[in-house]
Amino acid sequence: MQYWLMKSEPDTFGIDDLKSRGREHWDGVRNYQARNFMRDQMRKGDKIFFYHSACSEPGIAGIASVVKEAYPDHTAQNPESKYYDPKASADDPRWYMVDVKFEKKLKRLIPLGELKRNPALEGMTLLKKGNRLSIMPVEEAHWQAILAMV
DNA sequence: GCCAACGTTGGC
DNA sequence: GCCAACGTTGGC
Repeated sequence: MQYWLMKSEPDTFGIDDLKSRGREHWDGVRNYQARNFMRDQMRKGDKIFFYHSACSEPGIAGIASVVKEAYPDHTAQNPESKYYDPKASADDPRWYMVDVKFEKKLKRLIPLGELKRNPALEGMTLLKKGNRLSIMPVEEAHWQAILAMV
């Protein structure tokens, strides 16, 4: 089993939205590195930190898990969608998504600032300068260290 | 709203 | 294949 971190903007779709929906497809990923992680490495049962980005309180808000492995992101083929990509087609879907399920909300949101100050998290991808990846693997030691901060 | 860092596009 | 221009992300 592998651990992940996925970013989402709470103004659009936050941990409370996932909680009320129970399960959701992770559409709209339009970055090759993030796509490759989903398509090639994400497996059913993998655990995910749900991260709130681009908001007043960035940080880790909860936990989700993978319930369906990668399949074509149909929003790429829908001209009405804001995620529409004219280069995507049924033959070559280009973009993929997984389905995730709500596991739990952390008792408190772990702010980015605290993550940065925790020496146990040194080297974590999320904390690297200029990192803009919306999906990234998390080392087990980092996963555990973050759970210990709750 | 600003801006640094990064990814992508497209001309050459 | 290079690289400038552009668009986006995301913290502050």
